[in-house]
Amino acid sequence: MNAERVLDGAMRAYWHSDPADVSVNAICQMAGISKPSLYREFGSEDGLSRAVLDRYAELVLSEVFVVLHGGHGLHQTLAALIDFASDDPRMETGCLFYKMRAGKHRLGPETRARVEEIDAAAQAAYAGFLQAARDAGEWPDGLSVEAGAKYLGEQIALAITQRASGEDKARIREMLTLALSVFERG
Amino acid sequence: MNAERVLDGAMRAYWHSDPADVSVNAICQMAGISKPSLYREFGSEDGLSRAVLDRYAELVLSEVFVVLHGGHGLHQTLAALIDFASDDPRMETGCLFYKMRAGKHRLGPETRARVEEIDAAAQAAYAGFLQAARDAGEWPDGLSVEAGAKYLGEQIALAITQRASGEDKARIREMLTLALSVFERG
DNA sequence: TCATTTTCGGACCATGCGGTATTTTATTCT
DNA sequence: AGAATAAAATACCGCATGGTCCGAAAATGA
Repeated sequence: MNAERVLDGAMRAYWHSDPADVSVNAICQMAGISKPSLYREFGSEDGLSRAVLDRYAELVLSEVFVVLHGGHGLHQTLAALIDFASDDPRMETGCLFYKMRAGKHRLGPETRARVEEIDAAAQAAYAGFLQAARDAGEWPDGLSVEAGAKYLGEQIALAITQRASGEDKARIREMLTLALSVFERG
Repeated sequence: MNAERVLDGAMRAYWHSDPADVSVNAICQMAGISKPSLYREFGSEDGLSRAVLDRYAELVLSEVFVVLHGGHGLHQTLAALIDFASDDPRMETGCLFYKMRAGKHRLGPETRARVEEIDAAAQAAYAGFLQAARDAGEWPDGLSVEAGAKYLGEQIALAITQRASGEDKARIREMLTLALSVFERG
């Protein structure tokens, strides 16, 4: 029955609209399979969405982690994040992870747990990046690494979420650049 | 049948959880009235949520407009906005307007139109406030008033939305203060 | 080729939704 | 008190949801 194909279709659907607005019926219809087939493969809607999130993480989110762990300087890494959030065509309809996080309470337990796991990992990655910048003397004291990491993560989430709502790319870049300028002005 | 009581109950329910997660059945049950009674009063779910939004606007949002039109200086007004977003007890479970805006596509046409109307009014109010600050020489050039207004509005929305998700108040204040510091450092 | 095992899907279930036709209950007027 | 009127609730409709039974089809092995 080709589970991968189903997963990709579900991912696209969840991603393009919103996980809460796509029913298993719709996914089955798009994938051209029957509902029992889907349930045999994934067990439940929660299992499906969890598998989709896993795939999304290794397909898309991994790249962000690569950027954060790249070891390039503060300025260069921030610029790469800004580029990704405000210009990458894959973020044109928003980020599936952020959509799931925003509607966390509507997810099943497995998927929700995975969302929280990824959220924690992302925050840790942001914190590691900022800590390295501080160690290199590129980022002044006055704000804790944790607070900065949370701030950075939320600003990127905001920018990408705005892309999903059709906001102008240039304006998003302008706002995100402004928000992240606090890291570069001592 | 006391329409005001129903409205207040619906507002609380929508506000405390999320408009998309509260059914008309639940509202009727809470208000202790029957479904036909509710439909006679408000016509449809859309009519109900629109009425709720109207009431919320005149009850809560009006205060924000008052702050923005208060004519106090840049610093003082920003401080008031930060206080409101990060400390006002009414924002402890988030802002009903932002919740509706975030789930705009799930609303009926009337309510959605009202949301867009309020959004435009808010943006205009932010822009007016920033324009006044610029005229008074309190805010340097380099960023358009419109972009600044959008940025300001989105930062406040972000802060309040984070309160709804249980984030620590002090941390939210820290982040919002950081975000809005771009207005005060030439 | 026939029997066994494995995979698949049509039809169905219970539940909850927004919304309504109809009946019952109050109220008002004479 | 009794008829006319206004108000409210019971009980239902059609629909979509997540989830499952059970029979049909297909692949496998002898």
